[in-house]
Amino acid sequence: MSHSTPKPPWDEPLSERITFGLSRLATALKLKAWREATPLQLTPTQAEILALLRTWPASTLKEVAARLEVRPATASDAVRVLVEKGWVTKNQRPDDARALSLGLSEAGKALADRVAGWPRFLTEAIETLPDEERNVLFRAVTRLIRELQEQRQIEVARMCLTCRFFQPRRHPESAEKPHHCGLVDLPFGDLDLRLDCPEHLPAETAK
Amino acid sequence: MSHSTPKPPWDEPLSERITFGLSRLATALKLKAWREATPLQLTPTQAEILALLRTWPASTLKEVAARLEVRPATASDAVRVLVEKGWVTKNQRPDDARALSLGLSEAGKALADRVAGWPRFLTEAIETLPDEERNVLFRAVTRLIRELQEQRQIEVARMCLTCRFFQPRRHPESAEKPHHCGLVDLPFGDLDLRLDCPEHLPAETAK
DNA sequence: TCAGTAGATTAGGATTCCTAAATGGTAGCA
DNA sequence: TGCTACCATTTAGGAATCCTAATCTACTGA
Repeated sequence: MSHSTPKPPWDEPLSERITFGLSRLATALKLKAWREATPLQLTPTQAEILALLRTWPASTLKEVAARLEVRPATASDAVRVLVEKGWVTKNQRPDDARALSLGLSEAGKALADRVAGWPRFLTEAIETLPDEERNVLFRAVTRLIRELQEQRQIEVARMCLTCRFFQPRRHPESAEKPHHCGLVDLPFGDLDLRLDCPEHLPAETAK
Repeated sequence: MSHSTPKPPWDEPLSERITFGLSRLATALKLKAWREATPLQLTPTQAEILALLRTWPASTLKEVAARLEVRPATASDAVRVLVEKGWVTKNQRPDDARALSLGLSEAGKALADRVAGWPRFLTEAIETLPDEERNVLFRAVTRLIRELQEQRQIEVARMCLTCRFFQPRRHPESAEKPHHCGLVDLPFGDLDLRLDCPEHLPAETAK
């Protein structure tokens, strides 16, 4: 290799350029959230709460705040408004009189259905990617989230990788579906991994 | 294929799960921006402006607002504070007395340097990915941004793919560096693509 | 039982967003 | 030149998002 091709004069590492790109996507998501929420008389935070309660009914306020990465005070305020508007119900937990059990009213459910599909524009863009690229993108995103979770940079995600029912590589003979979910007792593959499974139970904790 | 392996009982399409994952990363970025900005007496928006002016000095207010995806009024307010604090300079454009030419003061430059490396936590997580996966991630993010740009879902990015100096596949014989940058007159490859090149000139527009 | 801890709320303040309107400069055109 | 339409920026006012700190009530463990 006596004459290697010269390098372009810019030197941003690839990882930094990826971070930059992801930041741009984050900005787009934020903007979209505002633009779409306003016509429905919602704020982005309120919309997020509706979508969250759709998957996770009976959440406490603390859980909601954690998932949204805001302070309980902020979440409390947003929930108050949602209750006033009649979309969210607020009950006491049977097992802990301090804690709330939040849920959706009938009207709230309908609204949550609309709101849940929101970042549709991004989903559609992802669908234009070549299959193989999309698959790798999913794997990469999954790994990133797990990595950030281990570094305590992100709220714990209820993903297969950290679930007690998850049995990785139990079927090494299958290239397609090497893993196994002990809850539904079925084999599945990397591309079936869930990032937010309602049945998730942490691997370590007993209680 | 008489007995295919049964499917797991969940059915979220892959694209939706990727969107979900990217949304989580966006939330993490937002949170980090708050946490890191506060100790420096900055707000996330102000920090973003500093980082932007570092790469793009002499920006107008309108350009800043567009990149941040906020209204000019919002940007105007943030800039006012930065000028008051002595980090940003505000001059009139020589070619248009209506427009501003924003820049960094000496103190502002130092601060911008610190601020620019911020989403370090994400960059570090990306660096833990296997090489091949990271490469594909970059390609996918690049494609997504371009797709969103074409759909007018995102502010125009000054990326190679839309630059007049960009000559795709000019060197088809090279697997490594098939493209060519007409400005620096050097070949380069997919992994060298820039998402925010200061020399960028749009392909179509004349002047 | 009682101190310490935990979940939720409230109060107060700075910031972020928005829309709408005002100000002053530019540019095209008769 | 003068007129008009447009453009960049700023200001004003209001709602929502964030924060911290303090408070209240309920659980928990020694």
